[in-house]
Amino acid sequence: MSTEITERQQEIINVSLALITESGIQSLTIKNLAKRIGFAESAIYRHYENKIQILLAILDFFKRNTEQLFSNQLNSNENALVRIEKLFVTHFRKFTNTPSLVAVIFSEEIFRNEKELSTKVAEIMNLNIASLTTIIKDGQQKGEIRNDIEASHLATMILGSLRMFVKQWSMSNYSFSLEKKGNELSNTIKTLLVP
Amino acid sequence: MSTEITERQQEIINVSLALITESGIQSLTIKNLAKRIGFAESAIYRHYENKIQILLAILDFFKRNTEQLFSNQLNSNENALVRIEKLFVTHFRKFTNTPSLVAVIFSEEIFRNEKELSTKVAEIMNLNIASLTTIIKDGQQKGEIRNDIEASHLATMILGSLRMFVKQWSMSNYSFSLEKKGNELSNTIKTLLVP
DNA sequence: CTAATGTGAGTGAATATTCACACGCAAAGA
DNA sequence: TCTTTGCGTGTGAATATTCACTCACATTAG
Repeated sequence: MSTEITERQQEIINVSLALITESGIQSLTIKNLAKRIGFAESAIYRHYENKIQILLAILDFFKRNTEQLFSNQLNSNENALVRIEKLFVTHFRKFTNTPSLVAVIFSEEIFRNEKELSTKVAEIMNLNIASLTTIIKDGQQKGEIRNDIEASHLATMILGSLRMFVKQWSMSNYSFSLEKKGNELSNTIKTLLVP
Repeated sequence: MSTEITERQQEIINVSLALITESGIQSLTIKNLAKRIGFAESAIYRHYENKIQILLAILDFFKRNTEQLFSNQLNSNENALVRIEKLFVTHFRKFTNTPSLVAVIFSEEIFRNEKELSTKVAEIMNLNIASLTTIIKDGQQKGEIRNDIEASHLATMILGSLRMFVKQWSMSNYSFSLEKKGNELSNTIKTLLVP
């Protein structure tokens, strides 16, 4: 009931993501959106009630994308270290192929004003941390991950490392291969986690 | 020549920080600023050429604050693990006492449009990572930090962890003691780094 | 007197949103 | 089959609001 989305709505989201990718979330205005689609500005409101609904749809897109990466590993029964490695690899691949997601991550401050938006951001992040914590705890029980450290701390560290690395990538104007150098970081983290 | 700042300019920065703390960087407008000071809007321009200069001054404030925390540890000759621990502790104390710094951290996307601003943000972050990397390398040479991991990766991880933790704090509406719970995280990281 | 500081009114550009209206298509009624 | 009705979609103009910024003038401090 929530995923029913018309073609036009999808187009609006796609163009929104393109705008965000090109010049940041600040450039996502109704005017730019309409111009890019080849629309009158007013036509947008035939498809979304207001701009907040568009932003919520964007966050939904983000949520669906990252959530899937986590739940894929959550429902696997490989070695926890491998699952965490795959978490990194799939994230880096996703960010490489869909750079708009990177802009969305770091736009959270803009969502702070609207309660509905900031709630959604918090929700996504808490969910991801919870998934990661579950994976880690599981690995600790099976002796695949060192046991002398609280799982929630590890989750904070791992997610924080991932984000910081992506931040460095975006700050360098995407001047290196996220997937390749990310692999090295992923190995480093594996080394730290091993018992 | 850059640090000469008048009383009024300092007041403008202080009020800016207060506004940012209360309702995010979005609420930092000339109108709000003037109202809070008890000013006409036009009076602002007697003290700052334009809004970008105000934002630059805010970033400068941020830079001075964090830079000092890093360089304090850079110039110490304690055990590297202790230096890193102190880095955490001093950061958490600073953020607790000056919450506006937290809002500034996560406002980077807003600075993306203006080149001068985004450059400054990148500059600050690169400097901090460089300082941290130096501390880690030093510790590795002295055998205080495990040697099987690249120092720059560790720096990314440590800074990423710190930021993610502060993010969780701010997302929880500052509902826990950053200093107290941060101590635990800091210990976790020490455990990971020890050879 | 002079320079610094403050004022109030005003500007243009940008913002999201609303409104009356128009067009074309598809179903329903005669 | 022709006509009517309604719906989905798009338009262009207008809305109110907010934004950073300017300018001629007034006040004040040294």
